[in-house]
Amino acid sequence: MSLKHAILVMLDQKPHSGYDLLQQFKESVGYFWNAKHQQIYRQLKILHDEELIAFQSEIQSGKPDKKIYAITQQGKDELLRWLKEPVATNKINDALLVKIYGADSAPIEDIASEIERHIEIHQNTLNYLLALEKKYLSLSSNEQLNFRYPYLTLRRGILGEEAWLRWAEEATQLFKK
Amino acid sequence: MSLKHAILVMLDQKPHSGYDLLQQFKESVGYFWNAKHQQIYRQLKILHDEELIAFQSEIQSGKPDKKIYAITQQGKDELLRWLKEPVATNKINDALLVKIYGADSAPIEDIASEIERHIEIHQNTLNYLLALEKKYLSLSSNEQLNFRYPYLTLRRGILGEEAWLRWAEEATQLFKK
DNA sequence: GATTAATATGCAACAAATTGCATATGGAGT
DNA sequence: ACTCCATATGCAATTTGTTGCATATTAATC
Repeated sequence: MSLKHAILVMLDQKPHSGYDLLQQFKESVGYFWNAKHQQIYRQLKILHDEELIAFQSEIQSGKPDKKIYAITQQGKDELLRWLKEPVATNKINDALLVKIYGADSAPIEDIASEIERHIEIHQNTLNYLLALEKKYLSLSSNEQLNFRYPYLTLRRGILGEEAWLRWAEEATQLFKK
Repeated sequence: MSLKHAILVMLDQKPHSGYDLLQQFKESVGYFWNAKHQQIYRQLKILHDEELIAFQSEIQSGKPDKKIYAITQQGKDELLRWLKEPVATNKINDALLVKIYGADSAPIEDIASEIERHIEIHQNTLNYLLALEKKYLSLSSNEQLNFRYPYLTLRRGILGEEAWLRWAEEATQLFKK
């Protein structure tokens, strides 16, 4: 759907290789977009065929060659078109909540330990995001201005994870009884 | 992946037709699972072929016939197996955040009005979920006990939407300037 | 009388995402 | 020497999800 546009947004900021994009999806922007490397490379090929992006091969000593992709004017046009268009709200499909909804049908300990496991993951994510926030807050106010929109998405991540963990407290309360 | 198991969970509570399931996905459990009718009917066919569910046709005066699906013993076994197995945390792909991340590239008013639009949708969702909560809280404590797990998923929805709206306040602050 | 909404189900084509496999190099650790 | 990890890219098959189309009835609205 809009992996295409997620990539265009990234490339509009600065050129990236497929591997770079993968790292971004795994690290900084992973809170709001995720994709596997196979999907990224395939999409890059499609975007290149559509002439929305272009690349230059970068020969690296040691490591394999990198293809550095940059957005073209046509790509910028397409991005602008998409940015102006309304997007649908997020479709939520949360398997953990499916499990909890059906918790009557399973041993309670299994569900409880599953929640424990997820709490740990979410706590780690939150810590990571808070560290990113700290880094942002230590920037000069001029630099902060440059990153205000990415920072806003980071805030979404932080508020989202905090809310998740508050919910998890309610959940563990229920499963303790 | 687990539309299959979402359906099994629902059918384990009580028999449903495909149309019933669709309504559930659109209404009560829509906060954590969504599917289109075509996908549901196809999955029901697959589950029936796998003998995880069985159905009885119900002749209705006026309306077309209904196929009422119920879970089989094999289905229950499969559900239990899945419930015991760890599930991956949610993959998040949020197009609105992609837009905001790339907000530098678009007219600020377009992004701002898009956020306004989403606020309205999330506010409506929250109101709907709060109404469901009110209904739950008016039940006798005995009935509440029966619905404690579905209620926990409802709490997730409420806390999630509240957090989203708090974030949106930060967002509108930023876009006002 | 004609249209629209709600109920009820489904096929077919297409798009998107996942899983499995495959290749290649260099550096670090055992 | 051997293995593992990070870097770097990609094809093919399968599964999952979306979009378009199709059908049939009743009740309500215009």
